[in-house]
Amino acid sequence: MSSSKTPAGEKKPADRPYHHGDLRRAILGAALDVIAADGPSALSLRDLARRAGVSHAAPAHHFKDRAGLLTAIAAEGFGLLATTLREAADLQGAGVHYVRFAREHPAHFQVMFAPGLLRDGDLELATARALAGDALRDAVTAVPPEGRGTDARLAGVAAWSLAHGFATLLLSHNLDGPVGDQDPEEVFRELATMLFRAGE
Amino acid sequence: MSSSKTPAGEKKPADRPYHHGDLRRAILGAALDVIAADGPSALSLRDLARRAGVSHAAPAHHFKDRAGLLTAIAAEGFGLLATTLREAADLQGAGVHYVRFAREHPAHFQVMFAPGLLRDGDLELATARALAGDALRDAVTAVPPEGRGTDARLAGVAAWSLAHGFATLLLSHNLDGPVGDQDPEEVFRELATMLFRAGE
DNA sequence: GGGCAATCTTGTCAGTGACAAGTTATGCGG
DNA sequence: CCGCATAACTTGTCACTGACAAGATTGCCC
Repeated sequence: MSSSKTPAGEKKPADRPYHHGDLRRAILGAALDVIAADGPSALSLRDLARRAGVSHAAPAHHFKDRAGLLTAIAAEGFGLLATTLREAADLQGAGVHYVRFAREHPAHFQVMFAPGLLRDGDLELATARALAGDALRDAVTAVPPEGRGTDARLAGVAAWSLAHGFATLLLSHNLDGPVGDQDPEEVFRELATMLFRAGE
Repeated sequence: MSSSKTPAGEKKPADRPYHHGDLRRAILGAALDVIAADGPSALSLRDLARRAGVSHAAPAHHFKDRAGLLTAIAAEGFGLLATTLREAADLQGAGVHYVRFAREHPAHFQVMFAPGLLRDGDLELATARALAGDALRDAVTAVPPEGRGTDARLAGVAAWSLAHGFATLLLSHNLDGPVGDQDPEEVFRELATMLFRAGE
């Protein structure tokens, strides 16, 4: 209200150094908070700008538009997922890591599999996605095909579907009943053991 | 602007009978089209109103707000899913029906599992959801526990995760590569056979 | 220290969701 | 057949949002 621009005890404009320093990271962080709390649809570029203490048009300079921001988040997510999957010892471990990733990075996970919000043609996204795909493929083919003679392609789809479905239902609170207060990753491990080693 | 209300050669207001007849159904149908094409985020109440040829505030009378519309769609979806699951012969059949449902009603399916867009407290939604849950539970417990001694709860989560993951990845075009031009339902059937009958 | 590009700001416009208040049709009791 | 309560729809408005354009500020490199 007061039009005085004295830099004394003002709130906003005084100590803001015009160049934020790492606005891109700040926006990303705020966006992840919002998405984890209320989903991607609750995300507003102007709100993120307010949280970062910058003007309403600042985010556009780093992400172009809404889809650009979400695409960047998705790409980051696929990169993180690829790293996580590489750390797994075997196929079952990869599944557990997949579920853990979804729980530890719910915002990333949601955005990664939300087509229509992403800029499909984005190069960075495609690269990261391919990286994660390779990691998953390697985890599948690394398992010796002793127990089961079926092709790796089908087994890969099965493993991915199982882990992805479990993670998705978990995040959407559809497993609150069946899983209860147990550790979801442990439940998934049992479940994978049951299915993939049924005959053994 | 022109105050003449002559019903002669006008465009909009002439043949519109003020009461649409079944506006609720018309809005729902248009919404399903839009969602199937561009996802729930591309949905605009005003656009739906335009498509139905009514004023921009008309939809609110039937659905209160955006969340109300999406909640109605989700409830309808769970009802349809319950019906579909009841028609399956066995657990594997239920899985196949689950995947088929996702393919035949992609808009419903997307909205049903999009938390944050739905009005969680809604009674109609909760009822329909419970109905579908019962149908799925019945499908799981109906299978004779001969082949596998593990509890039905775990098997239920496994079956649901597998079907849901497969359907989700399918709709998000993440299986375009592995599945190729094969019939997705047939692929899922093979996949389920492989996992659930591995030891047999 | 001078210019240049990246970064951020201000200003603006059309589109949207939500709400309030008015208008028109429908159906029901008398 | 009439009146009236109510459902169905309209018009008008407000705050908010995303996108864009043009200008201001700053760090940086030669």
